[in-house]
Amino acid sequence: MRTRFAPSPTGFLHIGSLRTALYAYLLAKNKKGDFILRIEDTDQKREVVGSTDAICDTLKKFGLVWDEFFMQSERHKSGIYKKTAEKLVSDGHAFYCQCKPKNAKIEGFSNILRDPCRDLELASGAIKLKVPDGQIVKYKDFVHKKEISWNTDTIYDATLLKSDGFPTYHLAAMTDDVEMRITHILRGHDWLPSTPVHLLVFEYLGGTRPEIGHLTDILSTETGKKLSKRRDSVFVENFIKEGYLPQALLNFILLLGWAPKDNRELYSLEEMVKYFDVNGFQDANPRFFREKLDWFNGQYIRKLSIDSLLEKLKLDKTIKNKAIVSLLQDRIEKLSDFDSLAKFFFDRPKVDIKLFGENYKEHLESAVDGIKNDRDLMEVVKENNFKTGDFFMSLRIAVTGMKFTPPINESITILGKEETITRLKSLI
RNA sequence: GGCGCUUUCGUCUAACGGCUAGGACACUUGGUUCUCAUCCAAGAAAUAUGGGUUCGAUUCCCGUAAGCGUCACCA
Repeated sequence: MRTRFAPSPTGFLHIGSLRTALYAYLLAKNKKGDFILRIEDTDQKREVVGSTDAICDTLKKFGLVWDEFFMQSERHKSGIYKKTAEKLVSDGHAFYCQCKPKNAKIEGFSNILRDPCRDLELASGAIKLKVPDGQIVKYKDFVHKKEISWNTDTIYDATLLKSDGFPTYHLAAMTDDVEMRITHILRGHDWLPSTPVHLLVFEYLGGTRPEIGHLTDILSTETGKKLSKRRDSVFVENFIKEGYLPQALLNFILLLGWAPKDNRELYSLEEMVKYFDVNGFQDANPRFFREKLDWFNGQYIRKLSIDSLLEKLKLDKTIKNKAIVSLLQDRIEKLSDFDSLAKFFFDRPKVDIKLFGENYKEHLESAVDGIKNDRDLMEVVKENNFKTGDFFMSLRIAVTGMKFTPPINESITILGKEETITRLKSLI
């Protein structure tokens, strides 16, 4: 089993691409096979400098390590794609074309499938596929587990080699997949419409054709459309910046488009490898439901040891920090939630007097007295006939400036007697 | 518009053609609790639609509708 993840270096890694990479990785590793990373940088115009490194770094953060690495631009230098295209011409399966390239985005749909140059027998230019007439091309999709077919009368003469000598995806990817002995091509659903072109290319290339599977698209919960860079938050690095743990993100994404029979939900990467199975692939497009991701993240945060949570929060392992973190571990869903909740431990809050209820000064005075004498504050409550909830709320607001906080007695212990009393006195 | 894919609770999904269609998130309620959260318990919530095959259809077949994708010398 050999699979590949083949991104083009046009920016940061997309959440959907991460999922494709994960599935390809799991597919291979479940069978102790190889996972290949291939950078498809054949369009110089679209390339973004640095994105190859960025993609590699991100994959590593998720533990998706590859066994082999290729850059198509490097392979291009050997002339392999040009040679392959020329071979297809001489075999009668492709032809030279000198038409001006068109831009579909501007010109809209085109119903012209056959290229005017296909019978001209030109000797130079771009190279296009000579699609045969009236033929059925088909394959069995290993994700959908069904046969999908097209009549070649609906397929256009796709470009294989551009006039700058670089191959298009249709040529480069198929050539590489054959040459790298890829056994399973796993890619996005957006490739499904161009699959008949690839089927023909594989046929003309000779050799064994890999199995092909098309993953569902991840849809935006809001729009119901494919997740897009413009509308949605899609870059993996942004999720990490927001405070999501890679393990949680990976686990969430695993279950968007794949599910085990027993509906198990929590998986480490090792367990994913162990239990992954092609039968679990879904047919319908899932929606990116952020609340479920938040839940996964909370689960993983709670599983962390105090030390590793401190590390992820970039905090020193002092006794105080450890105490704070253990108080907050159950109360945060994302790492980024920590700062606002823990702020009062480090800085004196600006207290809005309007937050207080009645009798708050009495509460605070008694509290100061109690704390000074190291007394159990519950006793103070009883002695003064305070309402327990009201008393602690006054105390909470005075110490933290907020109504929702970690348990106040523990917080005071961490904060220290002196600091607590200072804060209380300033409000009396 | 052509071509293709898809359709089970709001969301992710489970169910050899056969129990009352199950679980998780979210939601509601209750318990624990000094607030919030965690944790625990309970509840509401779905087979797009019309035919057909069958003793029996969420499951198989056909139609319809809706959704998504794609139609470049981009990947």
